[in-house]
Amino acid sequence: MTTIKDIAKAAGVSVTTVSRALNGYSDVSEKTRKKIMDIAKQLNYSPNTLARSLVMNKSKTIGLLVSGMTRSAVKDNFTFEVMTGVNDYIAKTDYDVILFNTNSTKQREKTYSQLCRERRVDGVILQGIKTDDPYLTEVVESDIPCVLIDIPIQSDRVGYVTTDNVHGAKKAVQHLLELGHRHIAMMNGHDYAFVSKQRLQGFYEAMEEANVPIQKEWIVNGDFSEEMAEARAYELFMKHQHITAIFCASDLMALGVMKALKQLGLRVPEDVSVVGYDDILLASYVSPALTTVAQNKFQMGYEAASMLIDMLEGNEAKVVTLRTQLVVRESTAEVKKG
Amino acid sequence: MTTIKDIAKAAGVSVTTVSRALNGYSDVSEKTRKKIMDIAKQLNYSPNTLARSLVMNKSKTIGLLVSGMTRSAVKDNFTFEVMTGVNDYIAKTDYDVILFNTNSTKQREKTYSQLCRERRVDGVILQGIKTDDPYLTEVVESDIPCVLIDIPIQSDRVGYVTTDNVHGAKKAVQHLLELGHRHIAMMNGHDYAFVSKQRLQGFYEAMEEANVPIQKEWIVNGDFSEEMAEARAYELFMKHQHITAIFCASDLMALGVMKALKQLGLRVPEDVSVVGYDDILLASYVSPALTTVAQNKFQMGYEAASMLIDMLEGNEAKVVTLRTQLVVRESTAEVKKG
DNA sequence: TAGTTTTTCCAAAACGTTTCGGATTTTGCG
DNA sequence: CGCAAAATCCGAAACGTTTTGGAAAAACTA
Repeated sequence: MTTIKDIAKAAGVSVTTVSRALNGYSDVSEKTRKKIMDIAKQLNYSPNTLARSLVMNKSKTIGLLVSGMTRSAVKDNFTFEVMTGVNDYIAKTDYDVILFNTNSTKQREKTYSQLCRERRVDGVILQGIKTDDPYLTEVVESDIPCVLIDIPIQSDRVGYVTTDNVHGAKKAVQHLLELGHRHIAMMNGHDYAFVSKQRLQGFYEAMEEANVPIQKEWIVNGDFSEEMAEARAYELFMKHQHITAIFCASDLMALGVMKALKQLGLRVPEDVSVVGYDDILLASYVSPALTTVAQNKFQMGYEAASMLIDMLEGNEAKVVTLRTQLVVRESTAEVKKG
Repeated sequence: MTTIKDIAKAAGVSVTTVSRALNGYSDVSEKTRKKIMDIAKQLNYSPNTLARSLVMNKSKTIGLLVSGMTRSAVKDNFTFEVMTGVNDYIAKTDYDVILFNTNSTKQREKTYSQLCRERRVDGVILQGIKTDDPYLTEVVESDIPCVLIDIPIQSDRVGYVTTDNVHGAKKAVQHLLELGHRHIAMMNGHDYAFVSKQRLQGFYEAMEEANVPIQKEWIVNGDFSEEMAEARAYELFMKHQHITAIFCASDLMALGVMKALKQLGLRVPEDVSVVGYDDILLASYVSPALTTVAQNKFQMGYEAASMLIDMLEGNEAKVVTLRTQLVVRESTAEVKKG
């Protein structure tokens, strides 16, 4: 592999000059620059980023730390779309992204900052991490620039991008209320997700503003899992036959809920209205098509990457909140009379 | 950031000894090893992989070069599942994966080997690349270990993993033949994909073995795109009303075909049987559910990663061919009598 | 005890870059 | 022409590791 030294020798100049020529410094004459460039091309030279990173103390690499890359999470395009957004922005810069994964054995062995420091990443994007994850406290303490997705933590080194979860959930529930529903349940995620808390708040706000009493036992956790949601929904609708509508904190759970309803012989939307959250790919393909709160996952990734690069260039950490949109499809209908 | 030198100073030994202690060499006494380990932990040391990679001439990094990370390709879980498989295997090793993307502006600027050499990746996995991609010739010429997905090129430095495309396609067509279909069309991908050629061959073999004449004008290319397939199918079924079944080289195209059929007032499977290829997530969710040839995309990625790491450890490049499986759902039925 | 082996340690070179400080050459100007 | 200024170049140090080839110390052996 040809190095800067080879070029220097071939061109009869010093390595300093080669380096400065290649990097476009002004203190090298056009003639020698041309010669160096030619030789570099001819020798098929490519710079060694390792060496460069070592001396410059920046790797031009960002870490992408996601949790949703498991075999079982394939139904959930969320992670992939976010990744695509990140990748899309990064592709336009001179950074590369290196993929870390939580929930691997590696995580147990290495701490967050170890991971990052070993690879000398310049910054990190974190997605899908739970609020009780040991990594999270490290993020705040660490001095590595970082942007979080859907986790509202901020400092001068960490920013985040999220969506207006409270408002999104509120719109969903208001939609059900407008359809005449008064017996509304909620399938939430789990206690270790900020979005769960926020969506629950949206649920409360909508109900309270409409003066509809809230039944606490109608609010259950499905752990953001299709299977868990199905089981919980089965119990729920078995016990409480008054419920005419349910708001789910994720589309995946909504699918589980619909399965449970089918098993119980309840029709969607005739007997029970279902609304989801996320607008995953499947939402528009299942039957009946799922009414849901759409969030632009691609853009979340894109904005996160954009913010991180901004931060690496000296700007300060920000907060970006994207709008959600209620997409009404076929899984919600007016409440039955009587 | 604490370095090996800091530890050496604190422990009153040389950097050599620290290095050898940390890396488990035998020529350092247990007493000093213990002392060094303690100090390392206390100083919160993590090794600088950049420096290590530089001197060891290996980065413990593999490149993952995929093409399907675009905003529009989100429907196609193929890429994501392959990536998940790769990630899953790599997570068990001490390698990390760095994400490159083709079809970016970067590709036009940098050649394949430039990309790889700059980041000094130890090996590469390539997915979704066309046969006329300039990168491909480079792969063969380059001396970087590499495993290709669905591209049958092999040398001592490059292996590949694929599925039995000929046989898979054959099974799909035989399924149609067994249902009594004789007027069978095919929606192929494009001429720059090996799988297209192989699936076409499977189509031919099945038809010829059954002594069913092949209508060349019933074989069209949909470019692996839903929209393109829809347009082509519209023309096709408009012109040739004899066709009772169509085999599609991808599920995404099958979706497009089904849209076209709907537009034309043709029912699936009553009027026309449709079979796809891939078994993407949507296949089982669309209505009617798609009969298709399933390939284990996760495993493809997993095997690819496994082979690459094997190669990096001195073993030679291999060829892995995974089995496919015909999944009969609702989009195929017996041909209408009369 | 003296010699030999084994154990434990270390100095220095190397990896491929960037950059600091200064040296050399060329140019401009009166 | 002579001198100052500008343009062009370079040596050497630095980044944080690993590794080579021995040296020093400790342990064993006869």
